[in-house]
Amino acid sequence: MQTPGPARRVGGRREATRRKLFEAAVTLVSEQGYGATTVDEIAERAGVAKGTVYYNFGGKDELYAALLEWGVTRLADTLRQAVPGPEVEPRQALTEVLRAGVVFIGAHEALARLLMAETWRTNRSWYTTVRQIRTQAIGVITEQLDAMVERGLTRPDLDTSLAGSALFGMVVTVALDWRTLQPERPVEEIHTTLAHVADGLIGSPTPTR
Amino acid sequence: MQTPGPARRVGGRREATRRKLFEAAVTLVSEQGYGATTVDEIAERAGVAKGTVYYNFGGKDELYAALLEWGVTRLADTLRQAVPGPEVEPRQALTEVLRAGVVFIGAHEALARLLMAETWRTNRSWYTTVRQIRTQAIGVITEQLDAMVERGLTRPDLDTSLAGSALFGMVVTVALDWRTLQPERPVEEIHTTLAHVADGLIGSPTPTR
DNA sequence: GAATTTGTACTGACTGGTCAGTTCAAAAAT
DNA sequence: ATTTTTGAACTGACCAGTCAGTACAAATTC
Repeated sequence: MQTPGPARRVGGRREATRRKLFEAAVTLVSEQGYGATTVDEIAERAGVAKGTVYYNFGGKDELYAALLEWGVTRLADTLRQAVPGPEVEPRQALTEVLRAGVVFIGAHEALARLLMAETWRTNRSWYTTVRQIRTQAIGVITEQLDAMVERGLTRPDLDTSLAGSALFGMVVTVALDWRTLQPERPVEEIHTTLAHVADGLIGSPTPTR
Repeated sequence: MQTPGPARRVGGRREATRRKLFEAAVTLVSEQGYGATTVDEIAERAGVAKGTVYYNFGGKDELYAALLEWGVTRLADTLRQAVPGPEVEPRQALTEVLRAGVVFIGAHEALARLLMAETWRTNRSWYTTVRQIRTQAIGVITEQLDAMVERGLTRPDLDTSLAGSALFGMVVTVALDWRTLQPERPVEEIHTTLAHVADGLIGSPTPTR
């Protein structure tokens, strides 16, 4: 037990197996729910023996927790990478981030469904993890809003944190409604409508009423 | 003696039992999820024998489907009732509807959590029902947006249906984040931020031509 | 007006199937 | 040589659904 060395190669066999399991689980759980999805199903869909699940993760719960963490981290990373440099004006930057959100959900529909379903169950063991990383994702949006407030591009009394959460919820809801009800529509149309709503927010630095 | 007493036909024993079961189920399921909640638990919390569940509903699935329908219908009704008469300008009317949404969620937190978590599971038997009534709720918002477009209060090319879905998602997300993370804040603050975002949308009748 | 029937609502012990988790020897990959 | 995966059999807890029986009130009969 002196040599740990499992993480030698990036993309080793073990890593590949884990990813296969994640991908299998994410689809099945998003369709059926966690409780209704059996370990046997997941293993079969991943083309892997049941024992492998227990070798790689401790059990069903651990697999699921790891999956959630993997998923939400990917979302947060994607959003972070979508933030353009400081040369781009904040209004445009926010639009880019929202677009990245829509695109991500379009490409990882099952994962998005699952995250939405899991965010609101406050007393599952993995709840804290999901919540934390979700906060990171929202944080990316909030930062853009803060930058806007700073430059007087929107009303100065805006609760950017709450507004960030609002925009996040908006993106996810719209994107999933799109995938569910009219998947044939091009992403661009979805994003345009979203931008209209967001633009509205930005376009009113008037402390009316 | 035309039944003035407590034993009036309508609102009889059966109805009371059903409501007790709904109330028990909504809490349990919102906390643990559908799969993790057992019929025994629900019956116990409702102070009723297990058999009663099967007598009143066909089984677990049917109880749950009925619960969802009951819940979403109440939400849609509440929103509909919040629409003021035609003498109120559409901008104000929309604000009222959004406020009603926030208040409803504040008062029926468990139900809201459950609706959010369960709406995205496309191949459960109850999916279609939930979707339909959810569409009704969103429809109330969309109608206000339509009225605004009609009167030139917002950009004429707005996809009101999609924007309605966006606002709906926004309301639910913000309201639940509020209940979860800072429940001590007064409703008014939440609603104000929400109104800012929505006002932004309305306040930009951008002439795109 | 007492006895009997009918219908509705509910009860809770019981059952049969399901599934997470275990085990382990052997094979394959690194 | 070590790590990782396989495959299949096994166990035991758990739980959805069942069903014979209770309770009781209203209607019906005598």
